[in-house]
Amino acid sequence: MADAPVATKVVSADYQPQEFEQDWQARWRETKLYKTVEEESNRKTFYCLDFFPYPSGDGLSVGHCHNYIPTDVISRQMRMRGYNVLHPMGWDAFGLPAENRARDTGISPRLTVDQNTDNYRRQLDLIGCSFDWDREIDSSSPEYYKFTQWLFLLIHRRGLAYKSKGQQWWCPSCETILANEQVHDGRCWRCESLVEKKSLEQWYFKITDYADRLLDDLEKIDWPESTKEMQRNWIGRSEGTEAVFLTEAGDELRVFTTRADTLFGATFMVLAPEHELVDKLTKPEQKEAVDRYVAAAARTDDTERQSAEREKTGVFTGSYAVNPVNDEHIPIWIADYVLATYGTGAIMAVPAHDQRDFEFAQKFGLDVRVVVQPPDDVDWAVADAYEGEGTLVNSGDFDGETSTIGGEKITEWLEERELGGAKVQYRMRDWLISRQRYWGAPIPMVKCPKCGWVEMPTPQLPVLLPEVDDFQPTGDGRSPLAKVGSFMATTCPTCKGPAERETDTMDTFACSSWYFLRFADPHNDGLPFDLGKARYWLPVDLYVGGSEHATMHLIYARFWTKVIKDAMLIDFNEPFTMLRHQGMVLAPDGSRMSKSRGNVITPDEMVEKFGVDALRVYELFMGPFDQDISWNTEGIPGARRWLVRVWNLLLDRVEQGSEPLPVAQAEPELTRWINRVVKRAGEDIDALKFNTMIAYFMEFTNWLYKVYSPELAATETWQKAREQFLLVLAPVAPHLAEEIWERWGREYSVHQQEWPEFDESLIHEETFTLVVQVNGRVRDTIEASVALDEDGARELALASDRVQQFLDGRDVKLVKYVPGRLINVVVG
RNA sequence: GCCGAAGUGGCGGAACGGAAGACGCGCUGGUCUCAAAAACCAGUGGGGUAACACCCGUGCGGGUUCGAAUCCCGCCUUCGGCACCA
Repeated sequence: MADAPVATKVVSADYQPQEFEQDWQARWRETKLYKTVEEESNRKTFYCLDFFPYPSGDGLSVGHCHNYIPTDVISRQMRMRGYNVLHPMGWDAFGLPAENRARDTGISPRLTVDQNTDNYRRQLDLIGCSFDWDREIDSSSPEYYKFTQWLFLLIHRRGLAYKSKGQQWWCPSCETILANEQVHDGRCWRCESLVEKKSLEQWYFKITDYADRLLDDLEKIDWPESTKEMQRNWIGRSEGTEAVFLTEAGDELRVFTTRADTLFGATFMVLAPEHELVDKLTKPEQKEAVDRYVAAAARTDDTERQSAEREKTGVFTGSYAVNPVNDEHIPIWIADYVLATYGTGAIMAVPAHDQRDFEFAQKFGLDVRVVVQPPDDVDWAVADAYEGEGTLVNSGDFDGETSTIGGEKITEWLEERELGGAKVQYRMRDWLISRQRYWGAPIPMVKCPKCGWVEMPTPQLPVLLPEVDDFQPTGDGRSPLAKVGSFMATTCPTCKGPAERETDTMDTFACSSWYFLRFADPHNDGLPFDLGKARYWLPVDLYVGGSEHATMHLIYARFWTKVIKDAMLIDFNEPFTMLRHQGMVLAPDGSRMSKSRGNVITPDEMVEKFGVDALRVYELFMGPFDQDISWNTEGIPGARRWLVRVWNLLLDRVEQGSEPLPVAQAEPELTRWINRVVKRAGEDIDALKFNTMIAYFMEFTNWLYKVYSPELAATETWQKAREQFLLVLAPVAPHLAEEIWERWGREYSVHQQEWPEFDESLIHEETFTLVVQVNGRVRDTIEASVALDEDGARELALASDRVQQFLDGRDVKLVKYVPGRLINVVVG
């Protein structure tokens, strides 16, 4: 530019957020600005919930804020839009870290947890979250776990809780049993220790009874497809056939297969080493080898045992079974590639059509018989199993059928002879909920020598967690509660004789399986929640948290909801109508933030340097809400800079823009701008596209800085526009908005104002930039009326010198006109 | 191996099938200043030009279309989940 640039003049820039942010927070607290209004039937409700946090001693990082700030923005905006909003917070306060600390230091987890929750609450307030603290809940308080126990009994009474002995995952570091969902790659989900197997009597919830509903109802909820898919895979519904083989001794051996069409190809059977018939089927001459193998399998680390890469191992029992379809006598083997916990713990092995069976047959020299002929176009030599479909051969009367039809017919054949039939199998196992730990909700059951397991009557709840000084587990696989005589000794509720309490506590995922219901009625003494209040607020409209809970909390909570629905305490099947996952915030180098790495960035330090609103804006602006992203502290000054610009603009500290427009021109453009901004803000918040919303706000700000003039500032259009702009900014930068609102002399509080409306008719412009393409390449742009029709556009385009240059005298073959956008002239 | 998500400037990222790179960071130049910072103004994908023009560009290879970052097919890479589940 030849002329000296005209700088936008700013009178003074004294945006000092640290001077007023804390004061506003105090005032919001004092005036109970975010108090949830009790039920008002005439208002639409909106329940916006964050995942129930475990109050860790490390406090919140800027990563956690990436969850809480967006939900806060939505809650604030929904309040302004007139919704009755429930936006509560509480603590998933039972759990291992506090207890491990107690074990190591002797400090009661109660103290640790209270300190941690105080810190969490302080930090959540610090970043300007608008929680109604009057509804705060703490899952480790007797007032809460009383009802976790109440609901345990409800589940028990409905026949969905049972105690059973079996091989279970044991975390040696946490000294407790874990559920399947809580073991990842053979390691404890919390402490990453390698887990071991331990045989203990454990409490289970029959979540498998709900497998089909958990699967089918996924269709009804607005959740990320990836999460739904993970749950589908986790549930692992598999439709197949059960077939009964009889051993030569007459014992039934049931197997499950998804390939009934290959039944004639079964050349041996395999039992899991833990199968109950192993001993019975083992012939004396095989006993030594079998015993050795079974013992070795029990010792083998399960991660290794379940690795598909590992070479197959196994041993022959000496017994034979009879294939029901062809009366063939086939050997029964034992091998650890068959899992005791899936299906029946036994399989028919079809080496020609199952790679695992094939490998096993190769190693032990067992027969391989082809019963499915691949289609002609498949090039298959018998060096591998053929697992595809085809035409049945060597299958008696079923020869010539396709795999699909043949499989169905074989299943029918079995059914008619009562030798099996269609069967559905699930990968999901029942939920193991007992934990051999102190810091959890005691399982409200009593073991009576006469009556067996007896429920505690609900009037006697809660079963209080006793205070102890010794947090060391017993060492024999029981919780520290087993050492507390006063807790253990009780009377049987049924026969009044002496009895013992259950010493296990519940998995903390039990606590978090119903907390969203408690928020509807957090102080109810007599019931977990009032039915009417639950109906008023639930289900949760928007639920936000990390995707790491896809197959843990998010499946357990759905299960409890369905059980509670079946007990007719609520009238909905799904707790969370809409679920979204915020992206994970990584350290600047792309690694996870963790205290051990020493790379945790806290909101405290960011707020001190840049102010709360700058932190909020940056968190929203840094990238798409649901995408993982590395933290970059360099970016915050940009957010702060923008807030300074907004501050100066809205407080009339700008004198003159760099290219001021005459009022006559600026006013209508300003009207269009502000209406577009309001519209965009609403749309982007609804779509959780906070980053583009902020970007648009910035564009608007930049435009204003350019065209600003004292004359424009004197117009009513400006007065109205700046007010609307402040209102849409309020959820994003609540402190700045409140401060400016007050400096404008308006009545407290900006957060109780209505969300502005936009007028679609004021958004449209009279002209647009017509993009002129020749053969799909942009060659010119022409300002044109929005009313321009195709003929007019064609005329305009052909009149362009630039276009003529590229036409180069060639014939126009085709003209494509997109009204209001572009015209493409195609020449040959 | 299976399932899911994603590959766009130096960086974070925008883009109803219609001007690729909005917005921000960083960088460069300028205004102001004794100076610096801050603030403000301008520029900033690559090649090319004095400046235009023009050419090339959204992981790779094809295809559909007047027109593809966007849709289809086949690959590659990264991340997340599951994995001997019969």
